[in-house]
Amino acid sequence: MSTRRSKKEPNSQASDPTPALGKTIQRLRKAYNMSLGELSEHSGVAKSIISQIERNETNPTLSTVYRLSRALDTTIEEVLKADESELFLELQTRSSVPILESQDGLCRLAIIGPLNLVDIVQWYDFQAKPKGVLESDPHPPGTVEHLYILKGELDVTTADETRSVKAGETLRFRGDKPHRIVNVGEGEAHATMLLMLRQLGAGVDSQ
Amino acid sequence: MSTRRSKKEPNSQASDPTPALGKTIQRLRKAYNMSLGELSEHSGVAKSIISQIERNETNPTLSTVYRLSRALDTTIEEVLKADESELFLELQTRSSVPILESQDGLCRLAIIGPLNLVDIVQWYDFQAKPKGVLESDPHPPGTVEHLYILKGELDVTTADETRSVKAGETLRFRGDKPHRIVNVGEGEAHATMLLMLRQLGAGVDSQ
DNA sequence: ACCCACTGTTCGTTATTCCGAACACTAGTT
DNA sequence: AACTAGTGTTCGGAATAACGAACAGTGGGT
Repeated sequence: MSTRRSKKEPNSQASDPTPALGKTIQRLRKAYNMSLGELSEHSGVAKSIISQIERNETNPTLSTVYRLSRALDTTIEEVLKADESELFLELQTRSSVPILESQDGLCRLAIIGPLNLVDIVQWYDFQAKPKGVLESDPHPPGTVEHLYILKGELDVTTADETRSVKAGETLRFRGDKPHRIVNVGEGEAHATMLLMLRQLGAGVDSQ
Repeated sequence: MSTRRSKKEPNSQASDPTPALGKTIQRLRKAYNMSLGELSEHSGVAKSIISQIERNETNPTLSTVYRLSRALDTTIEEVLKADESELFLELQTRSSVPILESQDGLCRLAIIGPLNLVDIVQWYDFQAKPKGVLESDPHPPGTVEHLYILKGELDVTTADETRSVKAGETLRFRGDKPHRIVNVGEGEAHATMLLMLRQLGAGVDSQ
């Protein structure tokens, strides 16, 4: 019956929601030179709990993780994201005009998107000869880039992460950080690229 | 003293870790057309709990959120991030791209667009064998359809008007009436199709 | 109308997180 | 040595999240 979840034993593997959460919390805490006591006081979480969390001996509540994240000057997402990839550093604020052609001249961006929607969605047809590189400065904060590969194989690097995508696959990634697309395949690569700019939440109509 | 944390009363504000988590879970669940029971069975979380989570009446454990996220084909970060309407990096493998077929079996639509934006923009990869016909029922009022031809030649009929488009051209037309796309060329046709749904709130006119 | 299958909700019980205090353990002072 | 001020780790008890079953509502199909 429902083993429920035996957490006490060194379970510690596949089904663990966040295998590295403890390590992450601890790393952040030490990065700020805080002791368990300090963090406890600053976050409102009992230090005993923090200790257990850092050693993955408990399965914390969202509220607990939330209070810890805040005390560590970050967000829940950051803390959890760190589980699956290395931690992101600061936000990049610099924004600039979208690039229409690559510096090396090997990539070509055809602007398909309707001009009257340029603040909401931008849409390109992207073609790159072998070894072609497209460097992009960050787009406005909140922008999400979608890349659907029609032909060939591309490597996309954003921040410190690199993913490889092949024909038929779709890659979505934050466009508000510097990023680079490289044609690593033998032949030409061809993709459809769509930039979705940040949806201002409700209201904020005016323009 | 230690009020501890009175959760029962409609506390409901600033200090709430994730004010929109419930709504987010519910939105995802409904996007997949799942009932509480189904999601419960698929995720291993009691439906009573899911119900409470969706209404922010409880303060779930990480493991619970984790199991729910997995069952909803996403990650913890996504679910939580949705609170702040952010996205990060997500790869959709070829095999997981949903594909639709036209009645005559000659046209193929790969749904590329991100599900969480399905109310704003929909994005397809369209392929049609010779003589293939795609009939579309009207989309919501105000919808505009953009068709960029990668290869071949298509005829688009909307209301009583028919236009022909060839590779490299883009056709934009109202999607809120019944319309039909026919591959009139010799070989296969290939296009990228984008549906822009009406922007509620501000008029998009501007310039 | 009835019954069936389904939706989502509420209700006891059990299991576990969380707290605070007590407990080691180390290092620096007197 | 002993005392102090730190560190991080266990230990009951109170608060509560999770479970499963029972409950109320809803729409369909005899």
